[in-house]
Amino acid sequence: MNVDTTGFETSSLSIGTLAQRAECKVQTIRYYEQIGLLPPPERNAGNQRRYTEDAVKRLTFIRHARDFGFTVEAIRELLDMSDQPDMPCDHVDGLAKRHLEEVEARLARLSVLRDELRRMILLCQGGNVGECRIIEVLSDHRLCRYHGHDADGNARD
Amino acid sequence: MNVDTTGFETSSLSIGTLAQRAECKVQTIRYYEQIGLLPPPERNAGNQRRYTEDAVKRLTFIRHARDFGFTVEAIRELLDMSDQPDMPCDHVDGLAKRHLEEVEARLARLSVLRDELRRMILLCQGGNVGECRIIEVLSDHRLCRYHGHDADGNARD
DNA sequence: GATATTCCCTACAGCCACTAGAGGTTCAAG
DNA sequence: CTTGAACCTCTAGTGGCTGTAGGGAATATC
Repeated sequence: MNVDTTGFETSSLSIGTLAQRAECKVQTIRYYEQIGLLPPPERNAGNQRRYTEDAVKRLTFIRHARDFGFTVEAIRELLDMSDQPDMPCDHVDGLAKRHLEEVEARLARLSVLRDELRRMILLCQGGNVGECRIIEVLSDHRLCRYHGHDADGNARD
Repeated sequence: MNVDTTGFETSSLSIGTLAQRAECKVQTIRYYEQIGLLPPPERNAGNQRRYTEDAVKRLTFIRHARDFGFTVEAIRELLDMSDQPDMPCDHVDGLAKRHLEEVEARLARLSVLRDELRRMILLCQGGNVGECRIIEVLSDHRLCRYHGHDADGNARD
């Protein structure tokens, strides 16, 4: 942190400091630069990245939006929009609402999945694999209520 | 489909037929063979894969287990175990229970996320991006209750 | 027998959002 | 001047597929 005697904040942060400030890994910052979420910063004489406070803000925004589950593409849009404060915020609202719907859909699918798993586990009375009802449920189409057709339970949920 | 006159089922299925029977894409079958979930089948004179009914069973099992959200590695174990019907089924049960716990954890995180998203959306009263509370919440650390540290809402949830 | 359509083959690139590692350079403290 | 942490670039890997290119094979129809 370097505040010079004129009171003018030159404030050039290393990538490690930025990472700490925005609770983010160093590699992730370089990745965001690579995909164009963060603008390439100035470099010092030794070719190391030097960031301003603006970068802290931008990265914090990105990390929060990621925590909220927004995709990188959605964040790109949100950033574009927040750079134009005079636009109506319908689109921001729309993005958020669509995201909420997706989260709700995932929740619904996951809770059906949870119920089916519970049911399956209750069936298992111990014993040998040969009589195991869990294996049986997984083998037999007819015993299986849950069909996560457009949900695979891993990637999207 | 070839059932000969003796009533003996020679039953050699093409990859496409197997795909239909197990509700699975052709590429996915080849992928499962590649990663060793399905054994390499016989080939006909023209180098095309020919499957037996056993393959239908195995693939159906795999697809159901995937629908239940088990990972490929877990399925590998389940398959190994179902090949040994005399083993006690504790391990099967354990796998299922651990999976259930993961699903429940994801559900819990997702529902916190849903609540936060709802709260955020309610704050937005229309108007311009400049006053948009959604952007504001995402920008400002202090307005943000949800911190999905080991959950990013996309990949793992 | 020719043709058209559909199936099948291999091999490889791409998806998402990072993460990890190799192998080298620069910086700050003592 | 030396040490060691932090930095640099580049590449490959994660999971679970999906899609495509550029062919060969099987089958139905004429």
